[in-house]
Amino acid sequence: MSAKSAIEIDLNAVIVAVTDEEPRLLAVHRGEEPEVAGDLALPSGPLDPEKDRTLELALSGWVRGQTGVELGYVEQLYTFGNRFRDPRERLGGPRGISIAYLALVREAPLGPTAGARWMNWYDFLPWEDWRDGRPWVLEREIAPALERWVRRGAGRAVVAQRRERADICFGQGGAPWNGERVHDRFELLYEVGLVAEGYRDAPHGAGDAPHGEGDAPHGEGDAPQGAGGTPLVAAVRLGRPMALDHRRILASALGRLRGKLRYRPVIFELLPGTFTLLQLQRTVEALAGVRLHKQNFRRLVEQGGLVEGTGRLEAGTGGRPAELFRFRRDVLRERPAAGVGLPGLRSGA
Amino acid sequence: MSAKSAIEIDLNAVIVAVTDEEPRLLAVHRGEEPEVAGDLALPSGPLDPEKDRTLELALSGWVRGQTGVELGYVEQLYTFGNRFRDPRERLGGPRGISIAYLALVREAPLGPTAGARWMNWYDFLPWEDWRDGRPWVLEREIAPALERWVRRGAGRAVVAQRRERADICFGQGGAPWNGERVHDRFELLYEVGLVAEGYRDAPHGAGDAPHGEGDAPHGEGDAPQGAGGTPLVAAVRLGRPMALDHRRILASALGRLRGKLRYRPVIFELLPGTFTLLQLQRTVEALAGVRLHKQNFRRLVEQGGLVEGTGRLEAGTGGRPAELFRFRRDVLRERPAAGVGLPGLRSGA
DNA sequence: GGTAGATATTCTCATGATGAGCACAAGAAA
DNA sequence: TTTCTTGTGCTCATCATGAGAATATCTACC
Repeated sequence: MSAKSAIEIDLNAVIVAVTDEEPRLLAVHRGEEPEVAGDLALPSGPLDPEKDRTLELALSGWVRGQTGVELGYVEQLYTFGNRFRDPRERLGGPRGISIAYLALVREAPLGPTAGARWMNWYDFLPWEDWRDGRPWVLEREIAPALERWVRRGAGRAVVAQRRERADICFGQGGAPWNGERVHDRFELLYEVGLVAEGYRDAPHGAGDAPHGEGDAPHGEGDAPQGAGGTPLVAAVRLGRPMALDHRRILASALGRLRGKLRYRPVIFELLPGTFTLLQLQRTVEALAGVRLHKQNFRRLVEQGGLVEGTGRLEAGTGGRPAELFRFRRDVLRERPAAGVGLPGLRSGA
Repeated sequence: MSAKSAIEIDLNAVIVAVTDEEPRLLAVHRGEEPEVAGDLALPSGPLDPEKDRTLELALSGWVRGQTGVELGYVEQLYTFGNRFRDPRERLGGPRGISIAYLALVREAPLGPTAGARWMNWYDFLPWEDWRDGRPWVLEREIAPALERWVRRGAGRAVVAQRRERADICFGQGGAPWNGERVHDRFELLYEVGLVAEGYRDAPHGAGDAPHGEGDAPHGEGDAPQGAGGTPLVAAVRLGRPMALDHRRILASALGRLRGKLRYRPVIFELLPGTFTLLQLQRTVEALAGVRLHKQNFRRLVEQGGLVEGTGRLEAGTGGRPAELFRFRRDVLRERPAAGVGLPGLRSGA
């Protein structure tokens, strides 16, 4: 009988940068994982309870070792601890508790560290990118599959419940699209069997899905309502899978980040010291997944006191040169909640 | 040499209710704690890695056992894991990781469970209640003590930094008061030595304060800037202390809750099925710690579609009877971010 | 019965934030 | 010089918000 203390704390980091107007994620390779499981993982490692002074120091150490990247802005996301989150628990492994962090950096060329790669965020969550309009994968794959799932519900009440949930998550049936509901969407796709992870985890015990989310509306916890016994069969495997529940963590991170953009000037963690307003806008758009009105965006960040001009110009943009701006740190003092305004918080519908 | 797995996961719950227009906290007695440390604690208990299926189930179990209260809405707050968070670690105890949760309930009379008590939230954080104007403790105790601390800074730069921080936290010197910055304020008071916990923890190693916060602006982590070697001496011990870092957790919870009120209809978790608009308003005010304009509040929740009238009236309010309202669940579908509007998110200053 | 006091409810009004778009400026390319 | 591209300044309608006047409907008391 193993001791009571068979616990392992795993620290993982969702490390985000924006380059060339694309949100990028730092991923590492895990050769040992079976193909279906997804061989990509978040940088991570266990806490050494004897040595590591703080959780964030431990995390930074693992990231440095695995990727060579030095973390600056770090924020705790969520702690995942459902049993059998890590399938190795079934084989006698320790209870794995995973503490996930969000880190924002400026993308730097990676050293010769084998296995670390910058990847496009939307390779993993392709339905989240609305910058070129409603993503085709939503129309072509997700909507019909969800409709089938809705209809498969047992009884009128379950069908209504499922439709409600699908509509709210994906902005169908009159409900507006909500860019921050990233985790809810992933969770739904997982339950319905539209992502490889749901399929992968199913044989061992469907319905015991890894759970999560910090900002969920009503503490939805784990047990997915109405999913009892739903056969996880669907012909689609959307987006690139990751190891364990790492893609779920990614979804949490994107949702949190999108929300935070609204009321905290975190975006500047991703930008160089000076930048044009269009660069700033494109960076926000990359994360938010939507296009913004240029003039209004400018008005917002300038009048909001978020940036100040440097007087210098940047040439070579193909048109009139743009002024270079810098972040105004004073804004933290003046405005309690200063963010780059994203649309969608208004009355809606 | 102890095994690598000497880790204990502690689950604690900040359980909130609002009764008689006061925010209430469910606390338990811990007789063993020394007097100075505060003998009140949050309901909590360790995770059993072999048995507990999910973290939330484990938490609910401990709460049920210690207080008899059944949890409904539960939301994860933050995971605290700095070394020596729990002083028993220094005596060979396991590394204690604490996962904190926020739970909202309707206050029910407690069973004969010894040791559990509903207490007023603001007994612990008296500077957070602005409903009757700027709290006297701010003027009389905090402001002067902070001013002394600012001036004590070594050098002009440190003084400026400290003043900036104090002003932002407590809304002085032109900066607006921000109701959500609860944790920042507690952290500052802790470092300055204005709360008993800072004093208590200091002898064992000042500067290694338990850290925390999920929504901190810039991942301020643990090492408090400019606090190196600051003597933790001050004549005041503000608010009622709690065991370990439980009051810090409480501060995190209040900040999170205040923020959430804005954009999620969580307030209804604390109210009965039907209520008058004034009851609703008083409940919000109790948590937000500020008074709201009655007519505008009504307009907001009604036009926002948050509530619907039932047609029934409540008598006995001393004046004209008020209509009873109920929460409109449909709002979750229609409006992605529906909250009771609190002031202060506008441009400010 | 009538009046004062208390609370509920409806409206108005000024101001500021937001969404949308026109018009012009200042460079590069043809 | 023309055309194209991007940057920048400005206007306008609409909606949200803060503040408060005015009215409605009850209880308590004379």
